[in-house]
Amino acid sequence: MANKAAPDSSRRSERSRRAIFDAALTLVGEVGYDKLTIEGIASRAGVGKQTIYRWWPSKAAVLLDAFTEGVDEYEGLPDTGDLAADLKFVLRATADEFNDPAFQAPYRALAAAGANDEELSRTFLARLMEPGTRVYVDRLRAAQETGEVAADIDVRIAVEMLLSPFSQRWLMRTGELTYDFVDTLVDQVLRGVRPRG
Amino acid sequence: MANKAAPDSSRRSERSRRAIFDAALTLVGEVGYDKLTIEGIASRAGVGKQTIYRWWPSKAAVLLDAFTEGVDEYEGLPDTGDLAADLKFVLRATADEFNDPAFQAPYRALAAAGANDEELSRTFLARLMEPGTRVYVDRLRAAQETGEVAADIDVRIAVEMLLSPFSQRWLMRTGELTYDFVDTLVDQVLRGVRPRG
Amino acid sequence: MANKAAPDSSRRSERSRRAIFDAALTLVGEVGYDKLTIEGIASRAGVGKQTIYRWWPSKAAVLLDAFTEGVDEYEGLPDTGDLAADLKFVLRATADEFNDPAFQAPYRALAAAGANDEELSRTFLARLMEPGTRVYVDRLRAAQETGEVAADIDVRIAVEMLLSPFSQRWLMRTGELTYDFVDTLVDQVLRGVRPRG
Amino acid sequence: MANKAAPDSSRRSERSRRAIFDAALTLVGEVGYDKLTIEGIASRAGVGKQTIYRWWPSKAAVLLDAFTEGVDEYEGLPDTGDLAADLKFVLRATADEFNDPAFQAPYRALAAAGANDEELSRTFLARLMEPGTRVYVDRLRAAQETGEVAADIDVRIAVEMLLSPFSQRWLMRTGELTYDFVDTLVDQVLRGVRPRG
DNA sequence: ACCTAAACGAGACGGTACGTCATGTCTTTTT
DNA sequence: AAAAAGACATGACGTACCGTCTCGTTTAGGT
Repeated sequence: MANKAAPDSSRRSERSRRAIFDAALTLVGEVGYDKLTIEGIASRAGVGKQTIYRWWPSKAAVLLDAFTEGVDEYEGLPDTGDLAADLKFVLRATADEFNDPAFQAPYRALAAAGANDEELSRTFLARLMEPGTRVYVDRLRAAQETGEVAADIDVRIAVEMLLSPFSQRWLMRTGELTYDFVDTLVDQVLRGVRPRG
Repeated sequence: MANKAAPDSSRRSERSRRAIFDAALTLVGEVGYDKLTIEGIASRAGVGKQTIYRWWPSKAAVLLDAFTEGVDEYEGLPDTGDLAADLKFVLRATADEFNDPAFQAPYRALAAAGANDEELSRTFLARLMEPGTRVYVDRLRAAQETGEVAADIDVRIAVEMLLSPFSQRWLMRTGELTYDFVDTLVDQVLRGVRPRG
Repeated sequence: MANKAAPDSSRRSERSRRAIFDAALTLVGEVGYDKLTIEGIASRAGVGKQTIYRWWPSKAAVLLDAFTEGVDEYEGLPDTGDLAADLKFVLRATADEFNDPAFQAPYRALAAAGANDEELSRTFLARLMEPGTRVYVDRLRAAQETGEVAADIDVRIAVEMLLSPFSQRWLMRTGELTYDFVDTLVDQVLRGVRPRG
Repeated sequence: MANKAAPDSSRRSERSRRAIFDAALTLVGEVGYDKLTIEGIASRAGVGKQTIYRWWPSKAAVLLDAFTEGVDEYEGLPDTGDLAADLKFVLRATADEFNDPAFQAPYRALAAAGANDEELSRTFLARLMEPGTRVYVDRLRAAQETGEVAADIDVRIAVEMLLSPFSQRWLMRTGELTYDFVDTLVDQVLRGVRPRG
């Protein structure tokens, strides 16, 4: 993703843009989302407030862009032929990522802000969640064709059964994201998804 | 729940307490959580600001109490012997509830506030989510004893496979909460949970 | 004048009011009227901006009150029987006052602000200029009765002939306010005002 | 005056210069001096801000030039032999001019700005006030030679006795500039200035 | 007729101050 | 003693201008 997010104007200062992103991400980690202020970002970035207001409508939008900037293109899931192993491998890696404190503050803040702001939510989903989800859908559909997954399964919902418990635990702090949890989750989901017989 | 939230002090004005709850719930619907203010609540309720600060530490706490006040005791799930039917029945009812606009604003606001505030999150979970979750866990455990559910299933995770996709869709607006969705979800979860044979 | 300017409200903080006046007068001397800011006054006075905005509509109004607070009741002119001597005595004293740097900044600022703000101008005139003018008018009228001043003289205009050149020199910096100037001015005005014959 | 204010550079755009003057004079009438902004002038004139900053140091300077541009060369006072008549004639004309609304806003603004800005004040006096004053001084001196005015009169101060009450009334709004006022003023000043007999 | 350097329009930039709003604390008066 | 009312110091909001600084684009002269 990112790095093609060309400035909206040829006049725009790339230097300021970067400084704002850095400041926003640093500050959200230091003081939390609620105490993150546009003034704080501006002053930390050595930038006039207007420069932020000129290009973003809200602190959430700044944070979203800042966060997006740092996220790499999503690659497809591995396909070793062993569906369970593939899913466990990727979900374990994702668990590691979500357990990284530097990642938590901005992502959690954005998810929460999205709950109250439908517009922001749409962008958040389209830019961060949807691409992440699609690779799972694709992998399961592939598995459906090889017969690893039953034909009458609703793949989208199967993916939700896999990813939502994961996201929910993390977002609402209802549980730890351990490898054990991930493995059991994958196993129980696949159990319901495999062809019977 | 509710109705045991006795005044903390005999001196406390019940009338003010109700007025504050009413104002908070009305306002969160009207202006949204971010623009909900203590001053606004106080003035709408015809109450001094101090009366709010005296009894609650934050607007989130007010809202949580206000919301809790209106929620009824959770009853156990029905047990007709048909697990799928029981789950679909209750989840459909819950979908109706979550689709009610009056319910959405405060609940969504609390869920989001919880994401950024660990302390609030704990209360939110303990007061609203945990009781709701437990009845499912209980019902599945009962089913495990009758053999409807395999013995080696992690019931807690099974419940998450059922409820998280539901919550997630609603909270993040990733999809509609239709009866179709609920039914398919229940079916696919149970498929993975039933004893093999 | 002043010292009866009771707080507009029993709740009002006298301490803040004084601090604001002190800060305003000090600052207008230090940085000049144009660079005098509400924010600067508030911060120097150790007071919230709102406390200023609550009680005054503009920095000019603050300054006017601050200045007024320090000005004493105007007393009548002396009447030694020698009109010229009396006028010279008082005008010389006034010249000294107007040559005092601490007095200049706020007074000049107010006079200038009044030129562009009709509302402010009215208060400025009523509170500061009119009382100062009246004592001259009274003295001349008294002189008219003793026959020192001709009966057909327009006393108001005579006073303007005396005071306006004085004010104008000072305000527009068109000349110095020396004792010589004052004496000559009094002499030439009285020459035109005395009964002929 | 005017029409010799040649462009400082041959490259300079006459068109922009005029547009800036027009905009400045129009705007000062519309919004007043305090709310007159460089940005506003530039945008109204269809000109870049830099074009203003390139040629003038402040909005006061722009306004002063704009105003000066429209003022004609001062001519000497008429000398019909009747000093009182000559003075009344010219002062009445000046009263008409000062009562013209289009004239008031910029002139008042400049006078006020001059009170707080010594540098500006000097230019304002030299360009607008001094030439206006000199013609009166000249006329009175001529009268002194013909014996219409006593030899021991300080002519400069006599002129101030004539013009300052006039300016002061207008600038501070302490009175109307009527023909009656002008006539009485001239009469009372001349009374004090004529040789005694 | 071309070339070049200035002046130009546009407008982004780092700042300062604006006037408003809400915070959480406090004091005064009423119930 | 709790409550309504509301002043207070604090601090962020989002806006308006400041004066400086590039950007292309006219537009005069000088060649």
